[in-house]
Amino acid sequence: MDSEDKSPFGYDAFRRTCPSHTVLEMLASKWVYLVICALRRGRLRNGELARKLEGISPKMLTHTLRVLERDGLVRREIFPVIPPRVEYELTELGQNLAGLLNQIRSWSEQHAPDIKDARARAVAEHEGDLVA
Amino acid sequence: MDSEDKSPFGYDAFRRTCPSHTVLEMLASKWVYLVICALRRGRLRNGELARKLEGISPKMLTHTLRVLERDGLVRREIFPVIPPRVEYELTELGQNLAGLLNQIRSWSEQHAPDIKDARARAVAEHEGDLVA
DNA sequence: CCGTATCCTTGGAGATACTG
DNA sequence: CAGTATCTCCAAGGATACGG
Repeated sequence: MDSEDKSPFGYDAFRRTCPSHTVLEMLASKWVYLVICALRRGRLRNGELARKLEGISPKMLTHTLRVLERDGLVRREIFPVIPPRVEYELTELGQNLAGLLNQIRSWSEQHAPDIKDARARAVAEHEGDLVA
Repeated sequence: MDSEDKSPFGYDAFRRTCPSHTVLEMLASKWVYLVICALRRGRLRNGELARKLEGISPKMLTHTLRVLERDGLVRREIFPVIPPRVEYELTELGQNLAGLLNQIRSWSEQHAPDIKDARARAVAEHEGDLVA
């Protein structure tokens, strides 16, 4: 039976045309992960985010924030002062999601050694292939 | 304080060079999500996966499975019969992760309507921009 | 049936410089 | 400070056909 995995909402992320599939697609981005995790504790300014997300380019940061704003996960507030001040915070929906994403981040940190080892083993086996 | 978000493992996914960052990068793929969710209930053959993951190309399916195998999340078993039979199943580590990923999938299905609405609103506002 | 090889297109993503 | 504008590059990812 296939229905064992069906959600009770009539949505099915395995189907290419299902709206939930596009949601999954949007979430499948490391910057989306990190931005949402970064905002979990409260609102942050653009520059604070830029410093926290090591290696993100201004372009990607803005892009990611716009996507999240468009999808109702992040709210943007502009203070009309000089110099400009813009703050970002999670919406209810975003906070709801942040808990889950943070578990994934936490899992990544917990199991990074396991995966590093697995990768090392895979490389070692591959070297075996070469010798053999 | 920045340490509020630090894990007790010494890993920090926000740092570009941290191994956990590369793990997050690997997980940030819709096919990785879906393959792991698909295998959650038990082992599946290549063809079964191909049918379940609507729209995946043979190339991406194989690629995704190889990455997951390399990282110790999926185990591959070959039966030396004709026609060939190959089965995939989650390792312990993979099963551990599958619970979390499935929550994300479930969340995507639950909140797909909310996000669809948010996107519609965003488009509407953008149209307003054009008129104004 | 399982997978690889090939070709090709798109857009993700970095670097940088500039404007309000 | 926040953000846009370009330019560029490369790899993700799709389509397809073939091989073991």
